[in-house]
Amino acid sequence: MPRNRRPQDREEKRAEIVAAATTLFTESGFDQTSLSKVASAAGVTTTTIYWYFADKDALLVAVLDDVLDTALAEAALEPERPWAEQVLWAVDRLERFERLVTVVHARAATAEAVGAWHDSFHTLMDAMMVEGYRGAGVPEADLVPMTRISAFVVEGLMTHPQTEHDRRAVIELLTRPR
Amino acid sequence: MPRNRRPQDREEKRAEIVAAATTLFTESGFDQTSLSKVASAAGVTTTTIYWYFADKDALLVAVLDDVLDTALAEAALEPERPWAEQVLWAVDRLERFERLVTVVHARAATAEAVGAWHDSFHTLMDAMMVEGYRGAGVPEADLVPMTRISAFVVEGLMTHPQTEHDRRAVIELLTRPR
DNA sequence: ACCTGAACACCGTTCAAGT
DNA sequence: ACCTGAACACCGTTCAAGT
Repeated sequence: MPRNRRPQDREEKRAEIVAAATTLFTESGFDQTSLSKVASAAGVTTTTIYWYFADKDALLVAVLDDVLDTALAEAALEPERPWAEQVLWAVDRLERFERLVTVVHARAATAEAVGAWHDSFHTLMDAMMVEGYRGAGVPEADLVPMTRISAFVVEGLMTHPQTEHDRRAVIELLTRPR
Repeated sequence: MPRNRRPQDREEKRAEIVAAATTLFTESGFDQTSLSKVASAAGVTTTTIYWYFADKDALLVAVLDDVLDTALAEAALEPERPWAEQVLWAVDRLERFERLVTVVHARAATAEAVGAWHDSFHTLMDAMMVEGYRGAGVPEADLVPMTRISAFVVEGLMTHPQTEHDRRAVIELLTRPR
């Protein structure tokens, strides 16, 4: 028992830091959240964060991983629904992470770790959506561009709040069989 | 002559600062460009910038206005072409401003002036594209969602570099009559 | 009116020192 | 192995002082 208490504590403390950062980055923005704010919200010192994460961008990646894992787990519990409903549900659920989306784009060009996360995120999304579109009867040749357009539209809707009516119209047009 | 020399100088110096900031923000990114770098590139002191602009975000808005004006003037000279060609041309021309796009999204939530610029930019784009789509025979009810999807896709292509082939496929699918 | 140098509060990050 | 306080270089911004 004493053998594995340390690693467990370590995991717990790391998780507390990530949890604090997730809330603050999501609600106040990455740039507007200093590491000292994250530290005091997590009950540690600023320098302690550097024992768990290489730098602020590495902490951001940990937050992104956490949010993505949670979202995927949640999505897995959702019943199968028409494709348009699913997209609408996803946008609804993810809208609050708008600030994470914009900061990923802003820092992807600068911080290698964030860029790598961004790339693999889109690879994953593409793979998941291809299934949905194939099932919906989209011609094989259109699958890749269609998933890309969908990803862009979902990101666009997340980062450009619309009236409920306009949002529905966009998703309906996007998913309408052609 | 002496009466209007001062205002003219003022305009010139302001333009030099904006020009320096445009290059640096575009190539190195907004966050990575300190005001002291802008200042020395423009041959002034950091504090001088504050005589011309309220803060760093106001300078960003001036850069955005400048880039947009130039782009619109350039576009006006282009011959009328098929809609798909026009979108492709626009993405090609604007790709180098990727870092401006991402920083506008990142700061729109924080800096009111940037948020206002972003809103009016999309209003302008919507108005311009509605014309194009109406001319291409898109049904009246689909015009608004269609312009919104197009804006999201253009932004997506600008901020997510693709192979030339994939980019073409996306634009072709987007503009294909339905 | 325009420009500057010095100063301020804050930031991310490092590091020697503790346990 | 883990955590800290003090320090570093830098940042955006302010302001009293110059012309």
